[in-house]
Amino acid sequence: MKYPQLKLDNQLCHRLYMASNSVVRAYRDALNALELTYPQYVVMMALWEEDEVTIAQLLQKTAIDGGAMTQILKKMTDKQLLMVIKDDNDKRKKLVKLQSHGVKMQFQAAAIPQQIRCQFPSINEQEAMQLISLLDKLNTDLS
Amino acid sequence: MKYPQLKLDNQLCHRLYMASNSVVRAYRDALNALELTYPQYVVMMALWEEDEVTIAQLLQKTAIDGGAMTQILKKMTDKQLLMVIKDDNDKRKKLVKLQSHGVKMQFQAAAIPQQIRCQFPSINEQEAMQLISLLDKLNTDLS
DNA sequence: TAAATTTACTTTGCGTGCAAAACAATAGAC
DNA sequence: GTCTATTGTTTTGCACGCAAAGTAAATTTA
Repeated sequence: MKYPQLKLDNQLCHRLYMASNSVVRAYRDALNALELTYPQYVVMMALWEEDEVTIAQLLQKTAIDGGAMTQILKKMTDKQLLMVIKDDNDKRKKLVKLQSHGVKMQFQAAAIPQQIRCQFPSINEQEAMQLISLLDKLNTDLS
Repeated sequence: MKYPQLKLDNQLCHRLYMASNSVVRAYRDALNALELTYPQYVVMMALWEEDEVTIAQLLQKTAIDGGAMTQILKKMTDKQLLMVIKDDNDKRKKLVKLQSHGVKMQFQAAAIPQQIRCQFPSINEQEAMQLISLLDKLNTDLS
């Protein structure tokens, strides 16, 4: 190997790639019980925090792709989790609003974070915070 | 907000989701120049380290999905980067072998890691190593 | 050695990430 | 007030990630 910088073992990005995929997989069972995919769960979390927001605000908060968001909201509408309604003040905009089914789901979802947390016991609370802080730096640089 | 554990700001997973997507985006220009996608680049790195490996070994090393790998190798074969050949000792297996074009690409790729590294200046070398170490713990727990 | 199991890989169908193009509605420039 | 630029969203086409089913070849079992 002529170039050690090309070794997979030396790639931060490959760790991120694996970690991101692994963590989403770790959510699978918990989210299957709610019939949600991971991005759909992210949308739910965003709306539980702040409801009746525009799609643009939702995109900003979730960092989900715009093109994907249209499809995601369509599926979540079909499942009666939310509604997408026009904004009368600005007809370009649309507002996303939770339906009662979506609001109620919050109670079941409240148990999920702890369930996931148990799956990486090697990382203690301090390390988890360190990890978050480092990832925030990375995200800030790359945004 | 009744459940602080459901706030997006408190989710390690959402940071990972954003970071992984952002980092792959950060590679875009560099990889476009080589006409590679990110997973294809990962396959190249794996093969530059060890050539003529089975698909199973490649899957293990790269952590790419098996179903996706078939398609990825097909596209890389079309681009003359590699060949997929049958293993005569065990006809279930296939060996992946770099073509000369794929071998040569290593020289151009050698500049990429530094190019990417420049895009997150807020993280110093020590922090980058910390990040890698924490992600390794996470990946070990979740594998 | 025939049957059952396992291994290695491929295929399929769906959900999403992403770039680029399309579109409608508003805001700005003049 | 029209023309242009910008904003907010959707659409399209392609590349994965993933689960589950399918296929072929080797291995195990009896």
